[in-house]
Formats: sequence, structure tokens, C-alpha cells
Amino acid sequence: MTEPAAKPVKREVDPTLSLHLGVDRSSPVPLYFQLSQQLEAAIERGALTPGSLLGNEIELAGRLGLSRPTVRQAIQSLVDKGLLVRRRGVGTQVVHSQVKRPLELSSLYDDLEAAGQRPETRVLRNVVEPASAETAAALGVAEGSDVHLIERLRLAHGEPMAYLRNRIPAGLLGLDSERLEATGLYRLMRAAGITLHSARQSVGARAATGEEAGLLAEPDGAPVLTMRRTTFDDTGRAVEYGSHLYRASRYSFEFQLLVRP
Amino acid sequence: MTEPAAKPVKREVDPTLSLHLGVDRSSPVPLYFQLSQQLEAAIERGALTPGSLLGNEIELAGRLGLSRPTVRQAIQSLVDKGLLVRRRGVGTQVVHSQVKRPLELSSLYDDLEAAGQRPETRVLRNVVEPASAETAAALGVAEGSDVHLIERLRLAHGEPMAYLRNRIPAGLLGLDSERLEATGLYRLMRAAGITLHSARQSVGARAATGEEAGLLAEPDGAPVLTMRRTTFDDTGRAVEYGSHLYRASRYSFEFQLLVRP
DNA sequence: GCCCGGCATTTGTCCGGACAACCGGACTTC
DNA sequence: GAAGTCCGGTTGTCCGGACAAATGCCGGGC
Repeated sequence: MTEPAAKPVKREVDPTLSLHLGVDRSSPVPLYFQLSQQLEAAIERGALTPGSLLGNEIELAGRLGLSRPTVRQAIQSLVDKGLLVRRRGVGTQVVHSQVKRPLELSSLYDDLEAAGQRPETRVLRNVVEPASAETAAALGVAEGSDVHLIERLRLAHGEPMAYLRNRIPAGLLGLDSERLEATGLYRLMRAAGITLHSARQSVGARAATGEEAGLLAEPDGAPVLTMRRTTFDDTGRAVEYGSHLYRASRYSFEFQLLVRP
Repeated sequence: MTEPAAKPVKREVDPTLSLHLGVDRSSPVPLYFQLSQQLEAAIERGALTPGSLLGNEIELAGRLGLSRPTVRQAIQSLVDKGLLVRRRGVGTQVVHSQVKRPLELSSLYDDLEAAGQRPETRVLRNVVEPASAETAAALGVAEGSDVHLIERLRLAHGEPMAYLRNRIPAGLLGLDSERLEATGLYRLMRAAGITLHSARQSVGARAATGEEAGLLAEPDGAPVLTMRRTTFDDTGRAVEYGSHLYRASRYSFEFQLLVRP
């Protein structure tokens, strides 16, 4: 008695088959991370087309010589990034693109640089002064204690884009104007060993005052975007309080956000 | 021969000891989820104070009768929410608070309701018309195909807060003005079985036109916040394209964001 | 007194397996 | 023809164990 011929498979061919995935066990990079990077790259360059089903986890694990938990961890990280969607009883699908990045704690400097705008910074003030009540409340320090006050004008293509005013607890890191003109504040903080963790932001709008309009090369009373942000490191300390002004005619906040499942 | 007296423990007492944690194995709720909820509640009400160390995972697992992977999954979900921080060789710490919610795809209606503002909606228009080039591009449909156009005025305490203009592919869900006045658009979508997944947003500012100023009860040329948003469901379809106007004098966007580790 | 190496502690990574819940389609039944 | 039922396939949850890597502390050596 011979087996009946296998019925033609309904399922499409597993698209990860033609991807020559593989991990390097001698590398210090975690296996799940190697895999998630390869999958992300494949999605990025279109080798995994939106909507297509990834072959099932168990088979994929077997093919790569990995365990299922490891493969799941790799897939999960891409689900968290919004690149994949899982459906029980169905499979794992590539999201129909449109996803870029789900909003990071971005530095304006980095944003401009990434957009190829070659940002420029002009430090207008860089002093230490006693904290006002508002600043003290935002930073969680005693009123009157020393804080750095930094005022900068950020330009792109020689045109003013934003007027940035930051307050930073004194003694947290060295802040000379020279370095501030060469890079962004967040980069200096990371370089000083501060691990940024989260931030509270508030974005609004109002009419610019005469002085502000002058700095930003806008007409008097022009609408400007305002952004207030307090940033915390992973110990919960407030490390920065900024209140910034952006030219509404030249700048808007773009971001992607994901729905928490 | 008696054991020498144990040296006094340097470590603080495990704060989870006094928490009477426990899981119900007969419940259909996943164990890791039960645990993460209990921990989150303990943090919320201050039973786990910021900065305190959470006793190690292995001991915690043993005490609860769970395996270490399950406990790790619970902790990981809180790390993802920004409530906890892990440090290898040290332990898991409660973040020094200030964290509320890391920015969800929020409906203005829900936001206002959560703030106890009793939102009110006035539907100004609710028609089906052919898609303009801009709308078609944003929604990924053919130019000229049918889309719902909905214009609403959102009020709180009887005062206008925002002027909302949404475009939705026709046939996606039933949209009668009556239900639109009773609740928010996103709630209607979820009720129609649409799983929201992500959105691309752009927030800017400009001066209001005369007509817009009149609707929002603002003086002519007053600054207004603009928000453009395309929302996608988990199949990657664009399900909504909105361009909204908010009174800058009454409204600002508040959100929390986390640094991706 | 100061520096450095070793040690205990804790989280990070990985494995292999087991069963449950869920989805979709095929099949049966009315 | 329509509705209900069964079944294969897939992800979700959970377990127990093992070793690696990072951190902070203590003691020994200089």
C-alpha cells in the first residue's frame, strides 16, 4: 500500500528560504540579535515583501540550528518595532510598510544631520545661575541651586531653525561652548556616561515676541512651535529641562507611533 | 559544631516580600501578565518605592512557584513600559517615577474624557466624495475613488477646542453622524473590528484663516496647532487620514517617550 | 594607603520540550 | 445551500536547566 500523493501545498513558498540566513556562533553578538538584524535588513531592501507570511517558527529554528525561543525573541523584537505582526493560528506577516521609526528621543541636531542638512549651532549664552522656581520644579532640585543656562540658535543652510534654551543641573557634565557648537547636547551627555531613559514633552504654539521673531528671522507676531521637555536618565534624575522655539514656517515635528497591543 | 551566625546581610530587605504576590493558575490570564499587573499596581501605589531593588529573579520565581522565564517575561514587560530598569550584576530597580504613559495612539476624545472634560462633538459635514490627489496619496487609494469626508468641531466645557477633518476610505465602516457625536472615531473603528497598528504624524503651527478662526472662536490670524495623521491597521491598510486644527491658546500635545535601549 | 585581582551575585542568552488557544479550511449534516 | 463540526497548522504560554558576562565588594599585595 503506497502513500497517496501529497496534496499540492496551499501555502506560498516560505520567503525566508531564499534569504540565506545564518548566524555566527563565534560572534559575541547575541544570536537572536543577528537574526533580527538579518530579517530587518531583508524587509528594508524588499526581499521580504509586505504582507508575506514568514515560515513557521519551528521550521525556521530547525533550519538555522537555533531553538524556538531564540527565533521567537528575534521575531518579537521586530514586532515591537512594528515591522511584523503575529497572528495565532495564522503566522507572522510583514507589515505593509509605511513604518519608519517609532519616535525616538531625538536630538534636533541628529535629526537635521540625518536629513543631510549640516546643522550649525550658535551659542548665545552659557552661564551658571540660581534656579528659578519653575526650573527647580522641572529638574527636581532646590530653588536657587546652581544650574547651567544655555541658549543656542540652531541653523540649517545658514537659516535659523530654532531657538533652544536648556537648563542643566550644575556639575552634571562639562559644558564648554566650543563643544556645544560642534555637536548636540544629547551626544555630549551620552559621551559623559549619562544613560538617557525617558522624557516628558509638551508641544504647543503661540505668537513670537518681537525679540524672538528677530532671532528667528520671522516677522513680528509670527506663529512659532513651542516645545518643553524634561529628560530623565535611568536613575530617574532629571538631567535637562528645555524650552525651545521652532520656526513654524520651516519646521514641523514628524513621528511615527505604534499602538500598544 | 554549630553554623557560624550568618553575617548581617548588606542587601536591603527584598521589598517584594511584603507584597503578598501570588498567581491564580486556574485563571485564563497568563501568569506573567498576572505578575506584571501586580508589580505595576505596587509601583503605582508606592508600595515599591523608586530606586528600590527588586530581589533577584530566581528567588522571586521560587517564592511564587513560577519558572524564571515566566518571571522574566513579567519584568520585561514593565521594562518596556519604562517602569523598571535592569542592570546586569546589580539587579532590577524601580525607575524614579515621573513616568506616566509612553505616548499612545490617542484619540482626542479619549484624552479629554480621561481628563474629566466631558467632550462634545458637533458634526459639521459627513459626505462621500471623490478622493483628491493628496488624499489618495495619503490613503493609498486611487485618485477619484470614494472617501468619507468628516468635519467635526470638538468642544470641552462648551468651548471649541479643535476642528477635525478626517478622510476614510468608503465602505470601511458605517459612519452615521449620530454615533460620531456620541463617541470618538477610533472607538468606532475598533468596534467595527479594525485593529489599529501605527500612525504617521506631523505636528506644526500656522496662523488661522478667517474661517478657521471663526469656528474656533479665536481672533483672526491667531496661531493654531496643526496635526496631520495617517493611521494604519495591522494589515498595513491606511484607514484614516486626518488634518486637524487645535486652538494653541487652549491645547498642547503632552507625551512621554522612552529611549530605545 | 592604594591598586589590582579574585569572588559572589545578578542578569543575559540559549536550549529542548510540552501543552493550550486559536484560526482557517474541509467536511459533514440538516 | 447553509450551518455546525472536526482537524491540521501556527503562535502563545510555561517549564527546568545551563553557561556567559557584567558588576560591585573584599582581601591581598605593593
